[in-house]
Amino acid sequence: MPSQPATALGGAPAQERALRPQGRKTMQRLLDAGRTVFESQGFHAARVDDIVKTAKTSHGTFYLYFANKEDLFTALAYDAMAQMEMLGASLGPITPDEVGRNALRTWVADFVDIYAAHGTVIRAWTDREFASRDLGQRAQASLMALSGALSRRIDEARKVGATSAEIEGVACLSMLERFNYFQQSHQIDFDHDAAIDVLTRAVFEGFFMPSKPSPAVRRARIRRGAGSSTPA
Amino acid sequence: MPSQPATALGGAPAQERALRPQGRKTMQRLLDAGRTVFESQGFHAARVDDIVKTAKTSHGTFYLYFANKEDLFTALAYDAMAQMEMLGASLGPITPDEVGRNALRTWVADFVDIYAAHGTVIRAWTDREFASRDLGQRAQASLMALSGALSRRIDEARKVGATSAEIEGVACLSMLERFNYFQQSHQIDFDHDAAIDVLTRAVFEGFFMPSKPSPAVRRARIRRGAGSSTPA
Amino acid sequence: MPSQPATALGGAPAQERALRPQGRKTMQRLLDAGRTVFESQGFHAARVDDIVKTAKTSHGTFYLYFANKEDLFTALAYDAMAQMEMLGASLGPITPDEVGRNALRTWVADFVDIYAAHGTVIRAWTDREFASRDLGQRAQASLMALSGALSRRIDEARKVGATSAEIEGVACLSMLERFNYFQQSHQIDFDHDAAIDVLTRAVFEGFFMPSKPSPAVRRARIRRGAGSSTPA
Amino acid sequence: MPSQPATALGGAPAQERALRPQGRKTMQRLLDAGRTVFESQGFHAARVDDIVKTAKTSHGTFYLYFANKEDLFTALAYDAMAQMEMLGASLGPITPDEVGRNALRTWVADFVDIYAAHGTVIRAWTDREFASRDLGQRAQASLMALSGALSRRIDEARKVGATSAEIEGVACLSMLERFNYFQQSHQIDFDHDAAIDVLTRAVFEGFFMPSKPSPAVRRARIRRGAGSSTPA
DNA sequence: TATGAATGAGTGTTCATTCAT
DNA sequence: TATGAATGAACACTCATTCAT
Repeated sequence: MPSQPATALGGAPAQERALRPQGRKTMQRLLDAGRTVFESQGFHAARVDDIVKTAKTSHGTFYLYFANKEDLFTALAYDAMAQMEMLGASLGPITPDEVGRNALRTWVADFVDIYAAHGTVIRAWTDREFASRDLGQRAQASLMALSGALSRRIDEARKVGATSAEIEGVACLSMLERFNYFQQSHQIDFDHDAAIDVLTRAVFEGFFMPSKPSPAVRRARIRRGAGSSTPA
Repeated sequence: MPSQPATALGGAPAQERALRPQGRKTMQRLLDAGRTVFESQGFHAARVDDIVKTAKTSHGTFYLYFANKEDLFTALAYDAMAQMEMLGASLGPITPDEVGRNALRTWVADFVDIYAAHGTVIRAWTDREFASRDLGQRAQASLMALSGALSRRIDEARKVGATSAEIEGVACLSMLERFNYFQQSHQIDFDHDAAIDVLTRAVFEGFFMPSKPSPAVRRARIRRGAGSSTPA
Repeated sequence: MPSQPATALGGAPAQERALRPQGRKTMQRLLDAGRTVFESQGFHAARVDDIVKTAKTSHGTFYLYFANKEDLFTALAYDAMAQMEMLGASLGPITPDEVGRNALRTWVADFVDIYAAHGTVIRAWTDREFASRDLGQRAQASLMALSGALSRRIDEARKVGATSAEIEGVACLSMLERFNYFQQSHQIDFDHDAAIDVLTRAVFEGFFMPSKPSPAVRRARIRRGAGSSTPA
Repeated sequence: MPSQPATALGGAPAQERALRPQGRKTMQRLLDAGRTVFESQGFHAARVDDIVKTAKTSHGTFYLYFANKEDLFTALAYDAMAQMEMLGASLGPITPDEVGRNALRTWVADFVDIYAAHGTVIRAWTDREFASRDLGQRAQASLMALSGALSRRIDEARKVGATSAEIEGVACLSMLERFNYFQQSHQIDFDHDAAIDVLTRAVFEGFFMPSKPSPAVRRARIRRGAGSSTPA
């Protein structure tokens, strides 16, 4: 469940033409430059001029491959969405034991990797600005695919019912997304593995384990020889 | 732990002058208009022209009270920050029992209310764009104050050590912030109370309760008459 | 039936605002500048920059009063159309005698004056480029209003039937329009009065007088004491 | 007196080289494509890209045969000019009788045919834009050749004097040119033969017949047994 | 001879900010 | 204190023309 961007699809103008090796290379340079520039400036502040300079090419060439700035962004975004959806599909059942915890940790680590590669784009597409446009719609669908995958596994593990599971899926995804955003934007700077450990634990305990009775309650139950519990 | 923007500080130009009642009123109209417009358009897409029209005043007047667009935004932001910091201060100890859970629920509900009132601003100030500027610095400080408060209470409850607690505080805040963002931007639309229940549960179980042994382990322990937990 | 532009209406953005005297003046400067520049460069070659410099104002100001280059052009065009339509309305019956000929001459002279004032715009709006747009539609309507007026008077004078009259109206207008265009574009340079005389004569003899029998025929007829004739 | 572009001269780059059959074919494809595209878009709106696509060839190839867009246009224009000049030469004396009228009708029909084939080009070259350049000069010369031919025949028929004849020639040509333009640009859509009839009549009566006395005058003259006419 | 790719000067337009009244 | 008008730097995008293969 790895990460490298691999397969950005390219913008509308380019799709209409057959690309020769040279063209393909230029387009890739532009995509890479776009990623770099969007990363450091954000979508708005990014100037086509910056992208073009980074890609060591010209303005005209840019518009040979992409209809406009948003088109390049969209190309990068679709890549990220594909990764997101694959990530969702790759989430297996999380059992409430060490096996489940380990599986979850691996999955969380994948999330962190993908976010490292596509975070810029992911952050931007949730902007109010894109909400109306096609991109925003598809982006949301991608996110919902991911939270949906989480919801299903949560419900599987704890039988909380569809509605509750849905909310929990979003809450879980929220934590993962935002934490990585803070990390990536260097507003915080935690150790990579420690962060994964914490996230894993929080997700595991917060979403995949049945609710624990509070200690006092537990003590009483043990005395009586009781089992487990599941409140809302 | 409510919300109304009690104390907007006003832009530089205004601060240098003593405001008479009429001026005060105009300024308030501009602040309100700013909130409205930033809310519906976001900081970038918001035009000074929109704000001015909404406030039923003129461009010239705008710059009588605020040094520039960002200055008005900053005024709104400082309001939100104050609320955030107060919210942090209001978080008491969360004990691992029903009392703690209820206290937490109340606090989460406060968070939701404050986010409803200041979300737009909160969302925007985490933008990469502001990172460098003064506003960004202070905004981050506010956020860290909040996550710091969480960290302290988490460490208090589970003794996980400073570093781990810090990470957990951020993770917890991430979940709260992003979930509310999704909710507010209408990308999702869950029932208000159900959402608070879920968030409370996730925070409580995920951060304030000691780790549970997985069922199998637990059974063994119970037989032996064993006690506590296994942190990350 | 005179000419001076008098009343250009101004573009969309300006119509939405109440204009104070100063604004009104600036707008008029822009309209005048537009006329001047379109005159010497044509619509395409005309640069907004040229107009703005001619009007001694700034780019920003231009877009305060007009949505874009075409909008300014349209404002000028509507003025010209109004003149055209008024000219059409002012064409009285042309009797096949000296009275009619004199009335026609006056009218032709009016046409020449109006063309001198609005020719640039008139020329441009028949461009294929505008055909599709709203402007083109309205422009054509104006032209047709004028040729329609001619048609009616022609039919009145010679009873040629609606279809034929319609064609003749267009033919007549064609001659007037194009002749003046050549004159104005300095591709030719004839004496003003001589030109009016020729045009008047051609229109009068070509469209408003009953067909003459050729001399040979006429001689025969006179001998027999005959009257007039009307072939196709 | 028909039309096909017999002798397109070819652009500068091509003129310097001897063209082999394949090259000749490619060049013809480009000329045809140019005509088509200029026809539907006009000179300005026509994109080299459109021409190239229509000709199913490439940008590079275009500039192998033509120095630039105007060069291709010029090639087409010279063709049209040749036709115009031939048309002028083909205008025989127009006698003020049925014979003359019939000869004129044939000639007008030729004009209509030629305009149908070359109208786009003819329209464009009168644009202010070309006025200065070489093309504009030569185009005007062509037009003047045609109007000159008309002038001579008019003077021949009515002895109006050189100056007046010159003006009349231009007026006559104006009518023919513009009427056909309106027709071709689909701003009007008259029956082909009816249009030719009307044009013929207008030209014949308006330019080639001696002025008719108005009915009243005529009646008086006939009584006295009088003869001819009274020019402007 | 042919082609797809590259170029970059040129243009229309926006909008935060300043000015004059 | 208020306002409409003015400004111009900044930016996205186009397209005729040239280049490398």
